[in-house]
Amino acid sequence: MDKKKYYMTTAIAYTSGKPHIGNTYEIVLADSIARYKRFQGYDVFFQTGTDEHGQKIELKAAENNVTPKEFVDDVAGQIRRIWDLMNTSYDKFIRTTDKDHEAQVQKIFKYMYDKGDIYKGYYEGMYCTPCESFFTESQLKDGKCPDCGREVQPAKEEAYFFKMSKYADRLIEHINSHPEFIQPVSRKNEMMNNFLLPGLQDLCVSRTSFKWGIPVDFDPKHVVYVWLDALTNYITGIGYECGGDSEEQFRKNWPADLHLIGKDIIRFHTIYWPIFLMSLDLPLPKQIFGHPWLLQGDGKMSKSKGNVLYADELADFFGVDAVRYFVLHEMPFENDGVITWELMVERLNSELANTLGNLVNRTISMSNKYFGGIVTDTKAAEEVDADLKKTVLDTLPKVTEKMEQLRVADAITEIFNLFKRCNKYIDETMPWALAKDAEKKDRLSTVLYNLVESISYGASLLAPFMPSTALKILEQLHADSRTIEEMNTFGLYASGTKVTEKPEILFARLDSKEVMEKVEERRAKAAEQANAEPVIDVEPKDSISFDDFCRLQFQVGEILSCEAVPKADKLLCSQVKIGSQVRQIVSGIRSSYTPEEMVGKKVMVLVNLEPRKIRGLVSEGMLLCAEDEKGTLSLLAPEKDMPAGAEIC
RNA sequence: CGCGGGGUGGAGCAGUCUGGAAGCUCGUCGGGCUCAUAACCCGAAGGUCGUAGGUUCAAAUCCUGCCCCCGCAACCA
Repeated sequence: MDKKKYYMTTAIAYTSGKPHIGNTYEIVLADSIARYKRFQGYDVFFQTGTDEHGQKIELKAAENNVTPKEFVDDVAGQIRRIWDLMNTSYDKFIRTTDKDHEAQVQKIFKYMYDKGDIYKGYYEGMYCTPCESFFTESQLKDGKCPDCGREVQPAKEEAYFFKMSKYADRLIEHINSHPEFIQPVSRKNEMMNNFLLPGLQDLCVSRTSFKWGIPVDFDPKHVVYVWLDALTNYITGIGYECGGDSEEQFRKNWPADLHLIGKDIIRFHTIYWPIFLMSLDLPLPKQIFGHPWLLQGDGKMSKSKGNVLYADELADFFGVDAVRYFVLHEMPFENDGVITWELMVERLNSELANTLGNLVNRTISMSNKYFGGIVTDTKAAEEVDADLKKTVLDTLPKVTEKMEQLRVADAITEIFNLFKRCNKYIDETMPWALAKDAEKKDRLSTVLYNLVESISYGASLLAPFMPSTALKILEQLHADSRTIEEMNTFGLYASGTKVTEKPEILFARLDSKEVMEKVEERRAKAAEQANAEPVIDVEPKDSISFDDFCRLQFQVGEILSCEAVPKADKLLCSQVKIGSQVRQIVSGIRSSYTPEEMVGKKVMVLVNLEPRKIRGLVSEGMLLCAEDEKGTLSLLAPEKDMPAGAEIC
């Protein structure tokens, strides 16, 4: 009998930096699904990888003085290391810089071009030559370049476009007739209402503004748009051959059964990707699941805040399986989840240490104490056993049902309900009381057997989510891992088996305060390193003549009043006394100054700057500030008290 | 009116699509137990489900207005 195939993918990770716990969540989630599907008997192919092209990477590499290829090699290595650390069982790790991928993308581009789905056109807009950037009319500021303020010229740039509209109706039809296509369903309406129903615009699928990408082979000054490049990994990774004979692996696995992605890129996967596939005459993936995000407690993770959590750091403190448990169990299905050190400790203590670890420990201890470790089914059943057995045997269908809906967190809850039921069973049967009565020895033996049996069953089910913990438990019990077919029966633990003599602590309880202290220590060290060299290098500009310098007029200005600009969260509008006149100046310094503390300050002002409208307010000059690497601003003020208007030269 | 997400006992969430007894985990308090990792088991307190209206026999759930929080975008001469 042939096993049913199951092809699933994660999004490929963008190689702009080390992945944080939020990125890691996706691969762990995917891994648990892959493992569960294998457990169910599917022939799973699980692909992940890295997305390595694009302007951002080109820039990052330049910043670090390495070639883009060197840069992505390093980051891709880091990503793969973390994926491996988290014990994820992917079958293929594709990189978009893989030669065979690049070759296929070029063929695909050509194929679409020859078919007429991609055409050469012009990207029209207003062009600012010094900035080398295009802008639409609406982006312009007073008809000038929003970046540098200089004149712009209407210009056209050659570009390739994909005829999205050609396939839009087919896609709408597909989405409507396949309600399972976009998950969770709430995302479906979002896509329909915002993008599909208003009409799809043709998508620009090439770029000439940077080089780090896959060149269009018949027109090499263009590189292929990163999304066309990235999305196709799902077919090139399994041996798709554009316009030729694809490999056996592709013929077997395509269409994909599941693309697991973050909710932020649903649009690319539910609109562009299906349309690209239609163009290639390939069937569409069966399901796309946009999972929510894992957020750090005090706001979204960002490197500048220094609050980024990394999987390897968390694993250092808590162990890989605890981290897996946390991200899998704490993530809600539709809304974003939260992770903090404190929550992590709480979960570890209450569920992993108390409920699970302690259960295994006390069960093994009692077996050793009362029967020298030998667990025997003496069949001395009593009424209370029935409910335990029912709970155990009901767990598999419940977990399977949750997994069908990709509700991994709920599936784990079901497994832990089994373990909780075991703890309750111990209280109900009170083995320590039975032990005092020689006549109840058989009953005692049965109770312990039931416990060991239940735990073996639960541990086997836990394996997809916490593989090494499951293994540890089974080893300590000297039990075999159950297959799914064996989970319809209670009592498969071999009667007469001896459990380990010394139970190993599975999860040690941690003290939240101690953990936080250690975390603070680490943070402080990291901060120290970051601050060890408080030198800031900036991009050198061309030198200017003394005459150039003389054209700039600086004076001391006194802030008479200041208020925040409505509907702009970075702007302050100040009335500044300069000599006998008062000027209005708008500055983007709200992150560092409140309006109140501005008043009364005497600061350095560039006064002969052309007036400009910012957020509807005229700004006649510029307050000068120093800025550190964190973006903290400091106004410049004369070192001695000076009258408003004093010239600075 | 830029786009989107959210506001449910002290904390973190489910429940909202498909109205019909407000649920889970942690924490707190009280009790039980002693096999075990100060763990386990039982019980209790605690919420006008952001707010004001509307629809309905019935609203956390549907409709409308408003307030607040969080992302993104914009703004940083």
